[in-house]
Formats: sequence, C-alpha cells, structure tokens
Amino acid sequence: MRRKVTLKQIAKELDVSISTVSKSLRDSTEISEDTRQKVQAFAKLYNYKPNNIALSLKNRRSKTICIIIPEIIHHFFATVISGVEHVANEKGYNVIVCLSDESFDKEVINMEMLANGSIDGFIMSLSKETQQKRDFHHITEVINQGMPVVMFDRVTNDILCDKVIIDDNLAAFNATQLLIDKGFNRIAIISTVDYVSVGKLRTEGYIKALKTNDITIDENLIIKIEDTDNFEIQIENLLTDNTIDAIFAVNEIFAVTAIKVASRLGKKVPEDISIIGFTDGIISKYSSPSITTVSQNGIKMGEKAAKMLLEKLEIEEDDDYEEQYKTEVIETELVERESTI
Amino acid sequence: MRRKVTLKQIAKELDVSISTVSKSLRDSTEISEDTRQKVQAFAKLYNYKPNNIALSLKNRRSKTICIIIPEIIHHFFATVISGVEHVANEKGYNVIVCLSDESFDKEVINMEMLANGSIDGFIMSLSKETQQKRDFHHITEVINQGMPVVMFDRVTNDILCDKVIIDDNLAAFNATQLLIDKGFNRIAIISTVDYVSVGKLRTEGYIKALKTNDITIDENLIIKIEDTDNFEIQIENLLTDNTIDAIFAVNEIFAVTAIKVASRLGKKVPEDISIIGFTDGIISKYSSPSITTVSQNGIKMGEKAAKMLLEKLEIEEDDDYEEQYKTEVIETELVERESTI
DNA sequence: CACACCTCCGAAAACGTTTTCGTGTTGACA
DNA sequence: TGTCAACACGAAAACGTTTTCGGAGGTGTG
Repeated sequence: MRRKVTLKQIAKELDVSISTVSKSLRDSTEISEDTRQKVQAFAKLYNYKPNNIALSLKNRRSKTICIIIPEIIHHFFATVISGVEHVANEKGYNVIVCLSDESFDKEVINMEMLANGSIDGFIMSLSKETQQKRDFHHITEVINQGMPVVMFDRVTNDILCDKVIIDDNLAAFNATQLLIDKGFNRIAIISTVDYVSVGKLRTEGYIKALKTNDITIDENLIIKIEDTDNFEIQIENLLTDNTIDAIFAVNEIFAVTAIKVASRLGKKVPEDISIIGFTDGIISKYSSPSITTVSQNGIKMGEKAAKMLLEKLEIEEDDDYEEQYKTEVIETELVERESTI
Repeated sequence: MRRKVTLKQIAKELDVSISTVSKSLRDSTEISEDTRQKVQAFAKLYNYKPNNIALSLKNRRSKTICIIIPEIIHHFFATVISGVEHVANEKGYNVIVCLSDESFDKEVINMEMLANGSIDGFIMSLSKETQQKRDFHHITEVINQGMPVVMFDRVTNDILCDKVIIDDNLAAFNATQLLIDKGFNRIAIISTVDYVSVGKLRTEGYIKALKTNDITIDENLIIKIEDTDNFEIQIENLLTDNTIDAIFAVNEIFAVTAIKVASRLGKKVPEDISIIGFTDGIISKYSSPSITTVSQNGIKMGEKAAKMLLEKLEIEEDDDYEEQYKTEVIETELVERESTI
C-alpha cells in the first residue's frame, strides 16, 4: 500500500536536489554520467513514473480530449468512439467519454465541468434537445476560451468550428435513386422530425431524388417520427393505408422495424417490398433478411475528427496562426444486401 | 480568445491577495461582507471557474475514474458504460473510457498511463489475451499502490478485489433447463474457448443441466469458437453433421448466426430448431425471429460496479479501515421470445 | 598569475489552488 | 492609557513537476 514515489523522495533518499533527479531522468547532459546512472537505477527500482496531474498543471495541457455523444447505445456512436480512441491513443492522448442522453442540460454540465483544464478539446455530436432549442452558448463559450471543438454527424451552421459529416442529402438521394432504378415508384420514407439535422437532410435528399425522376411527392408516404416509444404503430399505419413498394428508412431501427411490421402484415421483404436503411450497424448486418443500407463509416468519422482536433492542438503550440475551419465530408457507400430485390 | 481567468488575475485586478480571493469565493467568514461581494461579483463577471487540474494536484485526487473494456462495439459493454457513467456523473465524477481491443499490451499501457494521478480508480473487464496469459501483474501493481479496482463480467480469481458478475453457470443451467423442459434432448451449445472465463462457466452450466436431467453428453454437440472470423462454417458443420433440436449460444452473435445458418439449410426457427442466446442486446430484440435470451443487465452491472468503486474512494478519505472485498452477483433473467417454441 | 571556460549541481520560479498561521488594525473595557 | 479580543487580510507552504539561472570548483591558456 505504499504511495507512489515522487522526485522529492528520490532526491531525499539519494541526498541530491530535486532538480538533479529530474534532469537525470530526462537524460540531461548537465548531469554527470555517474549520478545519472545512480538516479535512474534508483528510479527504476522504485518504479518511478511522473505524476500526470503535475505535468498537466505545469504544461497547461492535459493530453486528454473529450467526446460527447447523445447515446452510447447507438452502434454508430460506439464506432465513432472507437475511431477517436485509436488515433488519440496513438498520439498519447486519453479520451473521456460523456453521454448527453439527448439532454441539453447534461450537455452543458458536461462541457462546463471539463472545460476548466481537465481536457484540451472537444469532439461532439449535438443532442436532440440542443438541436431543437438552437441554444449553443455553451459551445461558443468554450471556443472563445481558445479550446478547439470538432463537431461530427449532428452539427449546426450556427457554430464556426471544424466539422466531420457525411453528405446526408446526397446519400439519401443515392439510396432513393437506387430504389427508383429498380423500378419502384411508390417509395415511402421513415424519417425523424425536422429539427434533427440529419433527418431533415435525408428527407430532402429523398424528395430531390423523386423530383429528379419526375415522381410526384405523396405526403402520405413521408412519416416523421418524434419519440421512439411507439413508432411501430405509425409504421403499421403507413403500410396499411397506402400501397408501397419500397421504403427508405433513415436509421437501422426504423428499417428493421419496418421489416418486422411488414412481415406481420403478410408482406414479404424483399419480394413484396424493398427496404433500404441508414447506418451500417450490427442490426443491418445480422437481421434476416439482412438490410441494404447506406454505410456511414463511424470509425472513419471518429478517426478524422480526432485527427482534426489533435492537429489544432499541436498547431496551437506555436501560436499566432490564422484561425481556419474545415468541414470534412466522409464518403458513404451503399451496401446492397437481402432487403432489396 | 481570452484565456481562462485565475485567482491570481482577479487578485491583481482587485488589488487584494490571492488568499482573499480564494476565501471570498468559498464564502469564508474570515472575509468582510464587503470584499466578499466585490470579489464574487468580479468572479461572476469574468466567469471564473476553478482549474480542475490544480485542484486535483492539491487534493491528490482527480474525481475521475476509468473503465477499461475489451470492445465498445459489443452492445453489452456499451450498456455497462452507460450505467457507470450515470452514477459517476451523479457523484461528480468523470469517466474515462479505454478500449483494450482484447489485447494484453493495450490493457497494460492504458493502466500504466492513467495510474499516475490521472484517475482515482478502475472498473474493468479483462481482455481475452489477458485471460489467456493469466498475467495480472499490472492489476496487482495498481492495487498495491492503493488504487481501488472493480472487475466485472470477465473476472479472475487470481486477483483480490471487488467484483460484479452474473452467475454464468446458473444462467446457462437455467437456459438449458428451459430447453429440456420444452422436451428437447438433442441440445447443442455454441461456446467460446475455455480461457474466456464466461464461456467456460456457461459451458459448465450447460453440461450440469444435461447431467441433472440424465441426458448423455454428446461432445459433438459442443463447439468452442476461437476466432470470430469464420465461425459460420463451424456452425454449419454442427448443424449438418448432427441431429439437433435446440441450440444454446453463449452470445448474441452466435445465436443470430445460428438462425441464419439454420434457415439457409432449410431448417426453420423455432419450428425445426429452438435457439436461446445470451446477452439481451439489440440484436436479439430486433432479429427475426426475435431471440429468446439470457438477459444480463449491463446497466445494472455498470451502476453496481461504479457504486462499489465510489464507496471505496469515499471510505479511503478517513483511512485506517479494514480492507474487505465483495463480489456482487447480478440477477439474470430469461427473456422468452420467438426463437423458442 | 589572471582570466576564461567547462562541468556539475542546486535554488527558485512557475503552473493554480487551498489552508494554516501570523499580523496589523480596530474597538471595548478596566 | 494599557490590554485584549475580534476582525480582516496577507504570506507562505503544499501538491509534483520542469526549467532557467547562477554558482562553486576545476582545468586550460596566455
């Protein structure tokens, strides 16, 4: 139960000054070969490791970054974390994960709590509530303090910072186009309410594809789900009240639920109805039938976001560079599987 | 781009000493009402927040804990994180998430990196490689330094510390018993290699259930999967080479894959073959047919583990208490769904 | 011999707090 | 007027580092 050994203790034990110990351990030429070896041997024996907190205080940086996500249960966010973690660790950074639980308040609290020296920068995806309120003061505040922020996936134009996104509009367009190419023209979309940025964009892409192909928009085929509690009924109504030959769902859960509801109603996928989802997660892969989907590479997004953040952190070293923000667009890919004919 | 304001700056600005500022902000009675108000107003204006790192250094504790998991992609681990996060945040603690990627080395590096003051305690689940090597020196070392560790799910008897587990043996027994009760006696198990502690225990529970019911053990019906690369073939062989009326799979992926393979071979689930999985994750829920499974409540495990760790941390305050380790067993539950008849 | 120049080391400041202790200024009271 | 307590505040240490600067002692050179 011995406490960790410090420079001071080593110094006392060896009857030299603290500075000598520190320098010896950092292989300074100021110290004679003799003492250096002695100190190093002693330090090794007692398994000395410099105290990170003290270093953080001294260097005014903690080598820790924070990623704030709405929900860890969503596979997509889990993959992003994974990507962030890998590049951060590689560069010697730690990662703090915070969950906002889709709550504005938790997002604010988390940021305020950590912005006081604990971390060097943020990577974040906005909570639903924040997107709805359009209140971003906590983020601008952090940025004004000179702390870099990288937003990903659920971003906003109201904030100027680095961003990593996919082209939701285009991806939705392509997915819808694929359905059209297969000969469908009664295509429904299961989307989210509009204040969720990605939901809105994907809906727009869907509409654009229909228009481009001169297919009239039927508002009855567009449903926007608010709470995820009992959306199954909404989907059921969609399927019973309309003739539909294909569905584009803006996430995995909606897609797999659509399959379930369809088969309950005696419609076979993909024979009677084709379905395309969004997010190439574990559900799409293991569902039966497996789901054709827009793959948004979470790992890649996480890696990219982390790289952008770390770059900012390193540049800040030598200050006096002109501020410049980039928005990286990560390629999406259509993965065709069994749910489309 | 102004830097964060410090006590020193406030002191200088107001022409008082640092101590006066600090005391004013902490509402010390030593300071006159007058100065106190002045200082507090000024601090509020400049949005002063104490620097966490400095506090950590001073208090010799960071109010941060670390959870090390093998893989974040596994839904179960994601839920555990969620549980840990909630109780930790409630008590004002931050959570650092580290991924070992099932690698011994990454586990060691992560622990060594953080054990130097950055965090106050660990919550962890062993990586496969660590379990295989049975090398736990990094963990004992941390514990010897007086840092509390709580292990969950994948634990080892070689280490003395708090633990949160489920009764894998019993849960597997019950699952198998359910299948037996339904009249099956050609029951296969898809498990992991024995060095994964939970795989071993679940296999034992399965065997115990068979023995208890006087069903002879057929070694051909027991397969232990090592790498998760192409285990589909192994499952296919299992199904084609034997007559089987039920399967117990020790995780979701194995269960859902079994369904896939079975239906490819023309066997219907649950009509021709019943399947029970383990871990009540997103796959089991959304698979079609949805999968009967042993629900191991990850959130509850996380919450419990966090509570145990924080308790240790608080107790440590007033030192000189006798060390005592507990092992909490979280209840499991059989969730019956469509994959069993 | 005087001076310059190494070599090797220690003192001290700095990072931003909190807290203990000391001290100067009041006012009250004998 | 002298003593004492209460009040209000500041100095300094401590947490554990790194780094700058200066100094002591020795060696070489003119």
